[in-house]
Amino acid sequence: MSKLDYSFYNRSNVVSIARELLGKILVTRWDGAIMSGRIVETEAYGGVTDRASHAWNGRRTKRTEIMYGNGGNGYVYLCYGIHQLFNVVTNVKEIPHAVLIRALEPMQGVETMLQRRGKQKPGYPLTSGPGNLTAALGIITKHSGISLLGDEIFIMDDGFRLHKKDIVATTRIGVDYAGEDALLPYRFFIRGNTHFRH
DNA sequence: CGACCGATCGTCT
DNA sequence: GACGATCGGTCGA
Repeated sequence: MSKLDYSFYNRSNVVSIARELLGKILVTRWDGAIMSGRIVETEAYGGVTDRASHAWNGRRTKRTEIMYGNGGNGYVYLCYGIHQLFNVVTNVKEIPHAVLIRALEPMQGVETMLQRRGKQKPGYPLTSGPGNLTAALGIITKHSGISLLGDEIFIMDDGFRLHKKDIVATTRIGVDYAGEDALLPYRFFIRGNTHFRH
């Protein structure tokens, strides 16, 4: 059991990182609750050359500035005015790569997740979808820029390993506006897992 | 400044 | 399958 560090986040291939994040455990520790879930769906965003990325063509605003910082930080932004989406910033300073975490399989803190989501029953869709999992864990836009090497939010490797045949790569969700880049196989999920929309 | 749109989701038909 | 919620970013006047 070890916390992922810069040797993981600072690498240059964001697509490999998105694939490797499958099976890792996202942990949050705040508001008196320890919550965790295994990552079962991710998407890679390739920065300035990726039309689907907020950083495409070097776009740089107060919101996206965090992606231009060092890898190993969280990037959280408001989507559709309602949902707060959590990304892992990768690569090094000035290279705005990121991985969107799209679904978790709940582990610790299910009662609190149910409470935060206003639900009665565990399981799908409690932490399915990028907006739902942040709501369950209590991740909000104020967390954008937070270090993933601290004690509040981090990602663990517990030794869980997937066979190549258990990882599926497809096109990303909701990026039709990205032209050819919408066709890139940058979305990854665990074959047969029930904790995401399929 | 105004108009438009989006890395979504739950609900209704 | 369709639609509304709701607000920051972006672009053009």
